[in-house]
Amino acid sequence: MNIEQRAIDDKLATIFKVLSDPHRISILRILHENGHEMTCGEVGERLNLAKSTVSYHFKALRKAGLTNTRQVSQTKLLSINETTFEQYLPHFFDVL
Amino acid sequence: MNIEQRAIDDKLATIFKVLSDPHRISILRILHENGHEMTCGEVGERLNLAKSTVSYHFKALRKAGLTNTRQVSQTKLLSINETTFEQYLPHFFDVL
DNA sequence: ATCTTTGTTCTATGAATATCGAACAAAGAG
DNA sequence: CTCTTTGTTCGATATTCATAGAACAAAGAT
Repeated sequence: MNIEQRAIDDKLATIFKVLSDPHRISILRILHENGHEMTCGEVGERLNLAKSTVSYHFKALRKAGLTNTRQVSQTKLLSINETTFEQYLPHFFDVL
Repeated sequence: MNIEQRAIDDKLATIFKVLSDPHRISILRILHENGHEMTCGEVGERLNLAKSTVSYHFKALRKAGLTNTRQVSQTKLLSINETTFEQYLPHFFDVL
């Protein structure tokens, strides 16, 4: 097996690992359904999770390039990173 | 959040969990590129893994419905389960 | 200047995961 | 019947992960 293929498999695996938690899937669905940016707090309330836990998941999603973050004063607005989904997960939201 | 949505998120997360390991991605790519069934041993040799490890990954893939298994005498032939991919992971192999 | 809100980071913990070798099982082959 | 091949299961281990609470930080609001 060659190096490039191995790199692709690693990259995909890391993206799928981020998607392997039900709460993170829920976060993405909520963001998608809402159709606009949401705060960490809003999402946390919907999922009934401690804010530290939500922050942990947000970090994972951001790090994998699945979401964008925009800082507005003391709050942080989350949104879907369409580019990543088009490139690596086409039709993801169709299935959702 | 309603029950059906939660169920979908759980189902998707379990599928993605199976895909969150580079070796399992490689296994699927090898199967797809080969275009026909392969034995546990063939795949294991390509990935340089102990047969117990390969067996472990095969079980995970099978359990998630991502592969089919066909027993022929003492060997076992693996193939992609197209139905599952169409339903939950459309265009997966395009990205690969 | 103090209080409130929003989110991050740290620490601890219990659970799950990937890996291997060894033992085991099933089925042909000699 | 014994040997070989193919794969599964078991036991052990090292690593990673999801979660919560506590402490901290930044930025408004009063």
